[in-house]
Amino acid sequence: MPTSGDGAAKEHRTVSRVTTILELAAAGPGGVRLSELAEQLGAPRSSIHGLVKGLVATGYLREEDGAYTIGPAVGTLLAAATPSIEQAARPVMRRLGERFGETVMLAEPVGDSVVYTETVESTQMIRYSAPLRTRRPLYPTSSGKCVLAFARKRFRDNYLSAHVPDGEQRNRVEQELTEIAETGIAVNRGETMPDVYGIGVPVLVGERVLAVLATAGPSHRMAGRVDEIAAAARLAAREVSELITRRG
Amino acid sequence: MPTSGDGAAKEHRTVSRVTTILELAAAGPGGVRLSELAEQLGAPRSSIHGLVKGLVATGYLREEDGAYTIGPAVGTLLAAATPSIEQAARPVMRRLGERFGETVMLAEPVGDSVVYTETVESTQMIRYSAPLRTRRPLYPTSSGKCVLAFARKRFRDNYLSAHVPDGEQRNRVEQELTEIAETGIAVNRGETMPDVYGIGVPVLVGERVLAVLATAGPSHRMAGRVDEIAAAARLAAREVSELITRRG
DNA sequence: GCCGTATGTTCGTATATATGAATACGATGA
DNA sequence: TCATCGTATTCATATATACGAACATACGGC
Repeated sequence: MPTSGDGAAKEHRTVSRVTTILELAAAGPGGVRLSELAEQLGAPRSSIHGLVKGLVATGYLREEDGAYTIGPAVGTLLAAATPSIEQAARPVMRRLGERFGETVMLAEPVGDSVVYTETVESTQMIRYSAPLRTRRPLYPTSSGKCVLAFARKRFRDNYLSAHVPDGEQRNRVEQELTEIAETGIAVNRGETMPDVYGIGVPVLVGERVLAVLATAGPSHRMAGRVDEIAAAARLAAREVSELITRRG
Repeated sequence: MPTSGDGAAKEHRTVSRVTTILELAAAGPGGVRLSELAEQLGAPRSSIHGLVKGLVATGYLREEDGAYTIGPAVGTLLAAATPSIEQAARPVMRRLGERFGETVMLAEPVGDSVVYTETVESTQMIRYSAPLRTRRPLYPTSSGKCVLAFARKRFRDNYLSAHVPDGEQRNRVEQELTEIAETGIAVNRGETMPDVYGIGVPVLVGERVLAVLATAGPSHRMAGRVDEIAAAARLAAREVSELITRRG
């Protein structure tokens, strides 16, 4: 998998013609006629004829009285454009937050960190207030644990060897991550800040963790219902995943 | 020019592939890889490779880390979609109406009539109140005169022979229409309703009259400034024409 | 009504492009 | 570090498609 940036985006005559046809159809008031398309493209009518008919068949062009205009399919391209994960997650997060009265965050992995890109804060007096758009470590945050647990072996090993002392502790952490990978639930029991619990569940698309849905709050409210919250969060994460994978 | 409705919109393999690629790129969250495109299309990677590169070159696809997403050019298709003539005309009409304190209408030719599709009414006590969306004759309305003056010879002759008595009167009308074609200004001096003046100027796109911008009001306010209003209206009509022809 | 012109459509051939094998490259796991 | 895998890319050849001419059809002016 070459991380190739572009690779000399070569031109392709037919493709260029197709796109130009669409552009001309979009620009021309009341549509464009076949002859005009041919003229603008510097190609014979008969050549454009086939392309245009093909575009009509696929709904990208509409034929109206011999004039061609942009068809309905073009709009669906943008409409079907996958909503950003933040957009998709927001309503789901809100429901989750209201149900348990705790703060819910969406964390996305970036490099050797996670970043909270969206939060729905609890309305309780005592609550976890999330630092939006700042980097947090991959351990021992609940979000980070999720990322590590589902990350590639090499990446995980690299990170752990740099951030967790070798020996007994390392083994415990690796054991924990293995369990997280199995259960799909990561918990931070006051490891970052005493008295703050976090529960992270991955938003999975295929094998990849696109983001983590994390619920956080004071231990006295969280400790007794970790399983309950985790179960609900897993359903919520699954819903987000479906929202961003289903095609429009 | 066959008025053909469609003509058996045949499919075109390459075109279908291009459109499907766009759809897949729009649907897939975070983009689609070349291999997946090839698989979904049931075609070899190498075949899709060329198409994809072509789409990247034209801006319809964006390559990001080996994954393809919808490119910026797609949005411009819809953005560049020509605004309806009503939309384009509305602000121009408003300015014109305010400047002279008279009612301004946009008339579009339909069959043997014109229809007012948009109006900006004067705020004066005495004003011309326009009948929106009803058919008006092509003569002697100022809008209709404009349409006739720029219409094809055959169409014009047909209409006149059906609506204007042969002989002296017919000659005068034809003379009037010729002048209108030269000046680009049609005036209705109380010919439809006594005391109501109308000034029509064509919104031309190429040779065609897409619509007519008509300013109407009571003769005592209009008669003395026909030329002034007509000059301003011509500029306004030209502006509308440019708005709907310029490509985005 | 007739003819001249412009447009869309069809058809057999030339050619650009799709194909599939082979190559190059990066990532992954031991 | 090495071998393995999957992916993107290149290249010579087969083929779908673009070409240009001829045909059909509608429209314009006389």
